[in-house]
Amino acid sequence: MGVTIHDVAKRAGVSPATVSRVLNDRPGIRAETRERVLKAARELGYIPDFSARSLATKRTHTLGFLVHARHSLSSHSFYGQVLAAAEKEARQHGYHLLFSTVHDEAPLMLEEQRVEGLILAGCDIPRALILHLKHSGVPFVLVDNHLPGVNSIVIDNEGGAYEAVSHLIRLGHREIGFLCEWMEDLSFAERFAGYKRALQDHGLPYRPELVAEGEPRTPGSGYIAAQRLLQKARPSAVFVANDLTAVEAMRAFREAGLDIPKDIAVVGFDDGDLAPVAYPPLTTVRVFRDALGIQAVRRLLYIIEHPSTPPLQIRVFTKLIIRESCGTPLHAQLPPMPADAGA
Amino acid sequence: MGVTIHDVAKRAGVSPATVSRVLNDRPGIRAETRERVLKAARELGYIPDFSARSLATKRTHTLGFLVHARHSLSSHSFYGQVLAAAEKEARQHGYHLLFSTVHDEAPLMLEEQRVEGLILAGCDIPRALILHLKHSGVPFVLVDNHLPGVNSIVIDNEGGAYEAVSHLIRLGHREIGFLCEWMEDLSFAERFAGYKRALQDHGLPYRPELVAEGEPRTPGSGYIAAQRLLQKARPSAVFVANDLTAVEAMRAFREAGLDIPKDIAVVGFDDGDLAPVAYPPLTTVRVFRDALGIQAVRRLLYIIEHPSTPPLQIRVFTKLIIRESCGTPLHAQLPPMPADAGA
DNA sequence: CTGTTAGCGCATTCAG
DNA sequence: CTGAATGCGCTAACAG
Repeated sequence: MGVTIHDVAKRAGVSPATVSRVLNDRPGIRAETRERVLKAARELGYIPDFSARSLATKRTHTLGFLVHARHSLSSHSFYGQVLAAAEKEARQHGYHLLFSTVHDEAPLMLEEQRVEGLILAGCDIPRALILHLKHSGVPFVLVDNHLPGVNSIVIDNEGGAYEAVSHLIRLGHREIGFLCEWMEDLSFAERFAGYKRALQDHGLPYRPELVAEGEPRTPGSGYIAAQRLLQKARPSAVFVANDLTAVEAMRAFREAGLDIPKDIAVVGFDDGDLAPVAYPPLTTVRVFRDALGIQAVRRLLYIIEHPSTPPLQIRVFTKLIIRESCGTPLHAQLPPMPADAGA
Repeated sequence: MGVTIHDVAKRAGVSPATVSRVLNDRPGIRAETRERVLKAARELGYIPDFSARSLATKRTHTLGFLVHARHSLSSHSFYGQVLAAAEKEARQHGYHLLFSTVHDEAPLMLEEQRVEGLILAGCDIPRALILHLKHSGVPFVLVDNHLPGVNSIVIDNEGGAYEAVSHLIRLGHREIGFLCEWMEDLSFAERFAGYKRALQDHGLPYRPELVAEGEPRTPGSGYIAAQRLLQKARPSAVFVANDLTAVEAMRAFREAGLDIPKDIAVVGFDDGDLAPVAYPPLTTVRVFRDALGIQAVRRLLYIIEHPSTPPLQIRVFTKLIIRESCGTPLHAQLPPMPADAGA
């Protein structure tokens, strides 16, 4: 506590500037001098003061990580894992992460010059904020969200849904429902698109009565969606836009006297911790949370170093995880599945 | 970007020192001057530079939030919600949160003087680290963990377990099992203690064959624990030390042909997002995550302001949430329950 | 290759 | 009540 660059300089018999050079690996230092400085620093237990360094360099080596307060880090949202992975990656690059939920206006951490860039996780980051950031030229990247001309790391929602529904079709299902909390969510809309494309590619008609939504941001939304679906139709399988909704829907199905997967097969999306312990264990589409966090940090760091790099969208592919909720082939033997390209 | 206190001073026709005083609410400024400065600052969109301020004041207005990398922010751990609540509370006090998983040695963020204090969440923070921090005199507080002479915010594990088991007894159960992942975990040990005390207070014998552990930190640990229990005994109810383990155990019970709650009642602990969507919905002990985060921040800020305050342990009580997994009275009508004291 | 000088932006003496 | 001077700890530009 309190040993400065001056103390080190005095002990090593050099000037503070030399110490600074050595500690920052600047070129042009005699090897012998370098050793002497390093030794002195080590002996004194010198650790550079963060604020002083930031003030002098205008760099804080800190990144902001923002999520919307609503789903925040609730267990069913996987941003906690994205955060943890991001922090690990950031640390390996000498960066720290300042966490915050997003609220009203522009993040204070930015204006105070606390952070060099921002990671914004989730679909529900206010559009206005994103545009403001884009306009102001701050380095930032979206995770699980996207906008034209903005750097983002996205989940292959459409492809994952396509694969899930294709699997159902391959199992022999012809009447496949789609359930989600609400269509306005970007991710859910994309998963819905994947659902429709899979139907079409396999020559199956799209039938609106097989689609149902729950209530936006309401607990038990999946339960409601399932009930609504059952009033309109009786599909032999459903693809549900996320795990929690799927589990809630399964409950409604059970209460309606349907057995899962015998009477109705269900596939979810996310492969959160919920999926393996659901009853029955949920077939679902795995989202690689770590990859999202890691890529977000790498991309952001790159943008910071190369401010004029053109915006990029990085897509993280998904992987279908087959458990028990989707059952086995309905009628005949399956053709062999092509090898998986996940991970 | 770049409007400094000097700019404000010039525009307001005063000196930088005066601006600083106004902006920091220092006494001894004429009202008229104050207004003029405030106006100038507003017009210029002045925002104080964080690094410069920190360097001058030796205060970063930043708190570190550490969790162990292992369970990190996985959905089944509720620290994500503690973090979110802590961040909100911190923000209201003008503080920011630096997030990190805990690893090898002393947190760099501390030595670099990035943070004024630390929140350490979870039972698995290395003992050595805690002792090191205590020795070095840094302000810090433990969450969901404790040590003599160290500030901490704890869950009433023992009391929560006591209430859960008492409920089971009240329902008519006499053979009540206890299941957990592994006994070495502090929280689980405390919950186990509550289990035993409840048995004792109700005149029931403690029988080791009714207790089983799974495998430490192994997925499906609850499943294993339940199987082990079933080999030794056939209780009519079990109290399980956390929700995830409970849900896994329920699966094992079902596979053994037991109906829940008819053949075996189960109660969990945590009331995470898993509990309400489990099958059947899980009766469990609610942990108030927000309270943990809020109290941690408040306590830490207090310690920072009053460094010599004696260490405190703050206990957050729990609340039994009754759902379906524990069924209804076994034999007779229940006596009326006393009003709840939760929240 | 290394020392000296001069800030980074702000808060805080000490004068007046 | 307010201004001028000083320094927080470090890096960078310029000499030497």
